[in-house]
Amino acid sequence: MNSIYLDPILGWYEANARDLPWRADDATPWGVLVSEIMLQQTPVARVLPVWQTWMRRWPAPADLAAEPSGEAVRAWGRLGYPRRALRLHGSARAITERHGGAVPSAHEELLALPGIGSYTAAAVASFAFRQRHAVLDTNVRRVLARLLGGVEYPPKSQTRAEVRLAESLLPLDPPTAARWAVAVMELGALVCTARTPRCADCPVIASCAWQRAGRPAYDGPPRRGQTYAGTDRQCRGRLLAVLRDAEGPVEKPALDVVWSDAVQRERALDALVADGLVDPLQDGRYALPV
DNA sequence: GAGCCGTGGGA
DNA sequence: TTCCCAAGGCT
Repeated sequence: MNSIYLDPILGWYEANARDLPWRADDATPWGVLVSEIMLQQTPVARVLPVWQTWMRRWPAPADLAAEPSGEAVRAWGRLGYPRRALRLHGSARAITERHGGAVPSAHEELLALPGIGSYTAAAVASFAFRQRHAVLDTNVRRVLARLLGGVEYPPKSQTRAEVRLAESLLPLDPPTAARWAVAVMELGALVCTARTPRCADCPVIASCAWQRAGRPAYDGPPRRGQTYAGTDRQCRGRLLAVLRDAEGPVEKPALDVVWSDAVQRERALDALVADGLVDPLQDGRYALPV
């Protein structure tokens, strides 16, 4: 399927793909998995140095599994959404215990790991194991919305129609399908971008429905909203940063000083404890989890 | 299914 | 400066 897009996009990828370490020939499935978790909602440039340090320290799942979860949270640094660090640590332990220390290749087994949803399972199965899966992330959804749908942006939540469309475009040969998946994603990341698409550099501009329609602006409901300043999220970030930057356990006052609203602060701290990101010690101090 | 969960850089 | 958003997942 997919005769008119396949060759141009594969050719474009061949010439323009970024040289990312998790795409190197010597990259392991574990390295791919770690990159996919880190890249969730996080730009490549910020992931790169953390991934390098992480892989040097924990080259295999068993290496991370042997550490306290708090070490994963600390090494996560300021990547954001630190529960991902906890889940990655959980995945390392599950892989070590249930899969003999080897990242599973089956989509269903990947899906069963914490922090791995439909996208990440498909991405790891495709990128690390060269399987044939529809890898539908925000980049791919945007490319397909424009190329075939003729609209600027895809719907807010993923639809079955999008999945079916992505599946219908997959080359039959698994390795080629895997190549196609990463190529479309890269096209979305570098050319068919959200804000200011570089259509002049697009290998399939002649076949683009959005281009043909005159690049109409998105006309649906507002896609965003969500202020950040003053939210529990910001508060949680401040509190966790104190623990991350400390050598060991910290006294309560050290946390109190980073957020003035006591009610919100306590609520956020309780939530961090409930999430397993913070460990309240017997003596009243707080620490990253063991 | 809507809301929540961090962070920082570019337009 | 403000706003948008970057390879999502979970409840």
